[in-house]
Amino acid sequence: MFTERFLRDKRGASLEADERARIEAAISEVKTFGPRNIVARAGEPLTNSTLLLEGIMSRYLDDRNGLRQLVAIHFPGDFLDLHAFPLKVLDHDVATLTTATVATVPHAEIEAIAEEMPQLIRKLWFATLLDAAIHRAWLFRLGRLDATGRVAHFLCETNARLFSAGLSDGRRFALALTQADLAEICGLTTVHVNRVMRQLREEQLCLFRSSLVEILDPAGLAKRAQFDPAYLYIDDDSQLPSVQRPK
Amino acid sequence: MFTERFLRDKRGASLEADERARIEAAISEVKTFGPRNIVARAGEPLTNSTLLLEGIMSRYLDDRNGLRQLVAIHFPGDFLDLHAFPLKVLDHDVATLTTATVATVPHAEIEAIAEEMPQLIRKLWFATLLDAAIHRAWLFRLGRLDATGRVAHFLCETNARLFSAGLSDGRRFALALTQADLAEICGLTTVHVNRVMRQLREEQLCLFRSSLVEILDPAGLAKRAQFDPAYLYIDDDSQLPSVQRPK
DNA sequence: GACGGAAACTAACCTGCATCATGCGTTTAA
DNA sequence: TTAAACGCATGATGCAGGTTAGTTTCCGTC
Repeated sequence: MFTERFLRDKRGASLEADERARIEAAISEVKTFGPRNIVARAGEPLTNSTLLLEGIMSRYLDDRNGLRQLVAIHFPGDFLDLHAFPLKVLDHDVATLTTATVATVPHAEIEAIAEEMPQLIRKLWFATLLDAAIHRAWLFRLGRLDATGRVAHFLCETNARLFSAGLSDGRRFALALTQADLAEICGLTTVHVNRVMRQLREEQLCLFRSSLVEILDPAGLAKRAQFDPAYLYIDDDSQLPSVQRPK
Repeated sequence: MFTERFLRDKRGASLEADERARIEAAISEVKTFGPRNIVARAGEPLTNSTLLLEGIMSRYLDDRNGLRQLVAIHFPGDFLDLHAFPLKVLDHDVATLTTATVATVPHAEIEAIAEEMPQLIRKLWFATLLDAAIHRAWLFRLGRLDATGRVAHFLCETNARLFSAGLSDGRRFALALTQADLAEICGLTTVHVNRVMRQLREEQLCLFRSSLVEILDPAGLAKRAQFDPAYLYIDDDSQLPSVQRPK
């Protein structure tokens, strides 16, 4: 039940039935947070990790002037802070964006899994590295794309991630984020995100209103974003639009 | 010998003598690459990982127009592509920047280590997550700092990393990078990096000429960069300048 | 010690995005 | 039922950093 989306359709790392059962047995608690709640703060020692079941959560760094940069966004099926298991202490804050339901997994249980099922620990390691691969794509986005490309890239990525979690049909998906959230993801101002959204609308690439994203021209959007989903390590990404890959 | 810098002084993850010996025993080959050599390409299956012994290497993504964004830079003591062990295939290219000497560790050996020394595997996992923490700091840098802040942040980070590797005295260090390299790290143009370097010089914060960085005002530079080395998980970072931490 | 190439440096111009300001519709809460 | 707060939208203005087009300095090498 709780783990059906975790590592779903991930190349070489999808969970077997017994592995899913083991993780579910490790869950100590399921709880729900309200929107915009801080769940963990940088520097705090953590003794649990958190599997997101429902809602959207974020990881971020704030600058001195209160400007915020999201470093990751998480959807159902993501293990939010699995990296806290080896690291012990996080270097960033974790918060909900929407109302969110999470399952708590004590680190002691992960420790036990390490003894019992070493191949499962390997998959947990994989999951943390998938997050790192997404970090790298975000670096590319911030470093080398213009405002429109950044937003387009984020929307392509989100579509692909939600598709592999079974939460997008490949073109349309619910996304309860504000334009201010997009700004904090893309390193832009809210004002400019608004202009970019209008442009994407006018170019008939993508619509985003009342928490629903509709990709009108998947190939066009992917091209604008220079998006190639390879970094998401999805088992069969042939249905997802991307720029033509160099072989 | 080969592993003396790997995970050196890392909080809770430094290597014990037997662990170092085990990794050294796992090395199959030591070789040297010329400068600006591509070592691995995105999408290629890898069966080895690489410990950098000498020189500087990079990981990067190229955009459609040939503009390059570095997503990581590596110094002696870094395990460059340890994440290729769980991931099998990389999502980015790896290349040398300077002449570089590396030790090759076959994945089969890491597999063996996983059986023999599970606590050492945990430390390897930690090492890959440290890279991810650095990715996050780079995201903050690109998303929320202006050009001068970005370069200053990179120089503070590099000073801290080299300090913990024993390659900086905390103020001065050799850094054989060009201004074009800095541009590809900071998401800027070469021209603008040059302007920024002049500004840092004029403000008496930092000098960088003939491959030598000299930080004149560590506290001032850290402030300009909003730099706090906590994300580097260095055992004792009290000697490193940083902005005052919120306790 | 002349040549060639790479890196550092500079100036003039231009533009993409930030900044500041305002209005409007819709939700929240008092 | 009213006002306060929030999210979306849009216009005017300014500037940080990109772009283009050089010149200068530093090297290694013939």
